[in-house]
Amino acid sequence: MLKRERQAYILRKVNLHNKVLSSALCTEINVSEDTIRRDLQELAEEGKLIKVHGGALSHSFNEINYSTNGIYSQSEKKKIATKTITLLEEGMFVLTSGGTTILEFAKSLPLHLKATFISGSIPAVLEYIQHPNIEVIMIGDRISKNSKITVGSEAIHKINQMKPDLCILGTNAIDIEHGVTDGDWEVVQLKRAMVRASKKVACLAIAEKLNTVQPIQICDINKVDVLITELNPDADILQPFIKAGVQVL
Amino acid sequence: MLKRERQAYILRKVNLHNKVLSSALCTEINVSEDTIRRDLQELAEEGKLIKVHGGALSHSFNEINYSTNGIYSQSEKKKIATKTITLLEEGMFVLTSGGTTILEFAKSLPLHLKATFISGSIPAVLEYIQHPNIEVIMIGDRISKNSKITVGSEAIHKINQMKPDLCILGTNAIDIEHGVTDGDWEVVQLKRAMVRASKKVACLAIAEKLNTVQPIQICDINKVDVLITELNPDADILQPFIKAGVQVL
DNA sequence: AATTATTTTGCAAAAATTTTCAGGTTTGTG
DNA sequence: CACAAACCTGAAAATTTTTGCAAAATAATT
Repeated sequence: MLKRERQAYILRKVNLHNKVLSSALCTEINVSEDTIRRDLQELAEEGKLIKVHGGALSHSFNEINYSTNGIYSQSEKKKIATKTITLLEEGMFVLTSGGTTILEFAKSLPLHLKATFISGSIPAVLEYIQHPNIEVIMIGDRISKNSKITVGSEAIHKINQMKPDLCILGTNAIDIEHGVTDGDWEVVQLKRAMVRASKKVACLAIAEKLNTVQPIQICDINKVDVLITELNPDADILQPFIKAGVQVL
Repeated sequence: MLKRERQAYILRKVNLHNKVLSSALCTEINVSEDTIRRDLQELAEEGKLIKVHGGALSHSFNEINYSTNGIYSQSEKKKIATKTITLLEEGMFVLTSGGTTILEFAKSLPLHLKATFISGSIPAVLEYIQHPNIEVIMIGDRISKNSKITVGSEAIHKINQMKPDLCILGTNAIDIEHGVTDGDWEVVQLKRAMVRASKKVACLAIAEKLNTVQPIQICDINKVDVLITELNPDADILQPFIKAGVQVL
């Protein structure tokens, strides 16, 4: 990894989380703590961040706490993201939807992962292309303005031609009886195609989406291979899903 | 392998992945590291990439992290944007490239305009979808990390199936003799298809891009219907273009 | 086709940069 | 205060770059 690249990565991390720990960075990037320290020091000299004992802070830290940049229940989504990463393998083809949970996932992808990510979500793709080792494929078609995702028959057709190893769905409603459901007809069409095309399907959902139903069905619960929530897998609310044959993380 | 094609290969790789390692390139191309280094140095001198210890980075990668957020000669680009808007008509199908000039244009679209915009540029599309009356179509394919635009045969194929009323090109180099040229092989392929498919072609270029040439040609000057710069159309430098049959705004 | 000129490439030793390591010192915390 | 974690300093180790030069390849000329 190039020095410049590493520093850019650190800077991005600082701006994202408002702080970084030297110890965390050095295991993550796989260099000695000395190197990290020197990087932080150099970045501090350039005024890009503030060096503190044990790590560094972003400049905007003192200002308003805009870290909670509007994302609803961000910490839960971070937890989901971390679990989701365990599903990834080297060289995988991964198809993802959009949404804030997916976005959180996109931001926490491990640095050294080499894989191909396919998505119709503009915000998700914008995150993916920041990653040094991930190849990104955007699915084209008409864009749904409120979800910032490509929808339409062309997009669906394109998805049908693929056979991704894993499909990761941001989920708005999931229920044993009604399966995965959503409220936007066009997005549902797309997600249906995604589920159909993929070898394996993972649904990301914060707990409050469990056992809720939306008007239009994406797929039955038996199409879902993995369900990932912020809860511990032995939580009561998750047991019915496990009984239904879903792997719960 | 000739020097020229080797450098073209390197440049292509930088534009696509945002970085290259000298060590990786030399095993890949099967030349000594010295040769690669010399290539990178030459390309850096020509301003095509940024040489760093151990390899090279794309320009956009560096900008993102060195955060010189101010758009270069923004006021000129605003002026160009304003003129470009006069070309737009109700209900038009407009195909656009990416780039900062296009982005400025995207921001200044009149509120009432109803039209369909097609693009492979992620930043441009992000602007277009802010607009209440514009339908946006994203062209899908692999994403070039440097230019944040979709490139590849799928994208070209998609463009070939369309017949847009107007093609608006952000232009890096335009010259009477050599026409419109650019340095990024992948992007050139895409722009060629855009020009070929469209009924009318408009090139946006700030004055300093006039009478400059880049290595790869997109199209001859006679394919350009309209040239838009920040200058007054009766400026001396523009007269040759008018004589060549280009409408100058 | 052969010769000459020019460019390009590969090599090796030395220089520079970057990373790691080893030690002693400082800092934060209970 | 004690103790662990983080820091600093300087030097070694590893990697990349520079430099000059000769061999090889390419282009131009006879």
